[in-house]
Amino acid sequence: MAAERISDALRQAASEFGAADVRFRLDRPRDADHGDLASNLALALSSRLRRAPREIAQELQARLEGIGGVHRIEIAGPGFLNFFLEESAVGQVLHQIREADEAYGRNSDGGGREIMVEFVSANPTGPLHLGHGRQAALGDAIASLLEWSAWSVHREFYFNDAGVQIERLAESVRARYRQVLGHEAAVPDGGYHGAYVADIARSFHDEVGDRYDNDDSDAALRAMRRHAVRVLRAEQERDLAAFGVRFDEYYPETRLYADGRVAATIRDLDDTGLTYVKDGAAWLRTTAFGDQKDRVMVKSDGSPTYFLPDVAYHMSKWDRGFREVVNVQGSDHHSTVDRVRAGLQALGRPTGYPEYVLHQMVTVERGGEEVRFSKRAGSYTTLAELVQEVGADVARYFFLMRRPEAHLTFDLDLALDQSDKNPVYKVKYAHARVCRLFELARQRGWECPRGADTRPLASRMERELINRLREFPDSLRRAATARAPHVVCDYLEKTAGLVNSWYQTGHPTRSPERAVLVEDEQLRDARLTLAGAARIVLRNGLAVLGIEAPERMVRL
RNA sequence: GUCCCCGUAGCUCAGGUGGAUAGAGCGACUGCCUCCUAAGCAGUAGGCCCCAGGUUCGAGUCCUGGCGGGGACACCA
Repeated sequence: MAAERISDALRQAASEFGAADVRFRLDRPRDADHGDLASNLALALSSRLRRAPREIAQELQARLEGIGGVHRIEIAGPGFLNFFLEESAVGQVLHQIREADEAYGRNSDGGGREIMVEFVSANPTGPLHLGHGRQAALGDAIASLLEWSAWSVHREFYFNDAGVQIERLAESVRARYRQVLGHEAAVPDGGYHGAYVADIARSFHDEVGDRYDNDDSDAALRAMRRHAVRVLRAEQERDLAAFGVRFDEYYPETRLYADGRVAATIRDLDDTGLTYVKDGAAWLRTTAFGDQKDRVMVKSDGSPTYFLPDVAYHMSKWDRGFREVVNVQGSDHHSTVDRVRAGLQALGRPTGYPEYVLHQMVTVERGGEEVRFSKRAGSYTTLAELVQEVGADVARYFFLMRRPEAHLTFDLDLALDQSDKNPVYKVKYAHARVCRLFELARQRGWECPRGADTRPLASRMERELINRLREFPDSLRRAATARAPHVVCDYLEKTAGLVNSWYQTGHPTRSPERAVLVEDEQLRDARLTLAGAARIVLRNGLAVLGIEAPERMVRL
């Protein structure tokens, strides 16, 4: 189609200027007066060739004469080339969209290669909180974007079912269990105080009765630990399922010990000669790989720090064949990035493995006031409570609409609002409206034939909308490459805004001649073709984000 | 003290590899239902893009140094 022909011709011209590798853009200009497509090639060449950009632009313009589908080329501003397409070429993309349908927006960048996205990875020590929610939404959307870019994606959840935190959980459950049995007992310092711990103690009591009354043994504590982890993991999976997030694999930390990976990692690290003993602990010289300080692998009491199984875990990712790994984590983990990579580099893995997406904190506001506490968890708001209150789709969208590295304020009033103030409803509503047009058309016995003549779509707004729909695949590719789902949100909101404007210009009381469902068959078919393409783009965009695109919305 | 992230309209935030006149939503104000769903649309007002240097034909964007906010700097995970 025209855009590709122009792109090829520009590339060809660049190489004739002796700059085949020059980087330039060919995209939809912000202002529709600047044509359907614009390129900065002349500007990009000017610094290379040390010549005035407008002069280069004139030579380019001459060379680009006669490309099929291009009506005219203008030189504008400092030296932009603005391309105005033939009417028929503009609308052609609408037919391509309809043809591709559910596949519109996909690209083949990944070439079927494997990639792992690890996310959530909550400790089984309590219900999922909002940070986990953001991570679940982000990780799932990034995974989905990668799938749309032809990657074969493995979604993984790593859970730390070993270590100090789990012991504290078990001890907290023991204290609550004793209380159930009518004894005096206090949750230990550093223990877990949320109401859920008491729930777990009660369900434990339901299973075992008073079998562990006055029992301080390790066996008793182990039984409580097993029970607590099982219950909490089940709860986390339920919450994630309610949020619409599924994993291909849950990888437990204990497996790393059971299958000898941790021990093997210690041996392998020792073999590198980068380890040493100080103060009775075993250290790794991670500073050799850019870490700020060396790290302890094995504590003086003989137990490994978190660092060691983490290295072992990432070695398992490599050994399972994943050469591309994206870890989605809270930015409070940022200090682990350097040390884990350092450990992996010590073992010969490449620099920058794995890749990290670190997101900032989430806070919740209602009525302009921060909401902090939850009955269930004690000190934080849980994901389940949020999903319960605003629904999975709204929660997902809100988690995704900001860049990961920006702090997120979750405005509950806005999330609960059911009008265009709420971006989720705005996008969904635009989709539902377009669907409604097709429903009404069917009722009147009107079909929209394939390959309808799109030349009647000549208004400025229609052209702008078409060019925006043309951009969708590029927008998804950019989002996938940058691991940035908010790019999709931004795209959808703007597209929905345009769809709504376009729809409204055909308001029956003001300008019925601009409605979609007009008597004139040629006009109607052209407009239905545009509406159909918009429907596909909105639906696919929401699908990437894991959000439903309703065909009708019921007013409340 | 060191490291990471952020600083753009009154508020919440977008701004692709540096490119044309800086963009949305909310809030404020003004219009528009004889209905393809007004859950909407059109319009108006609102900007030293934190500051100071630098690179460049061109900087919100890149570099350096400040200032302000958040986070991380355990033999916790």
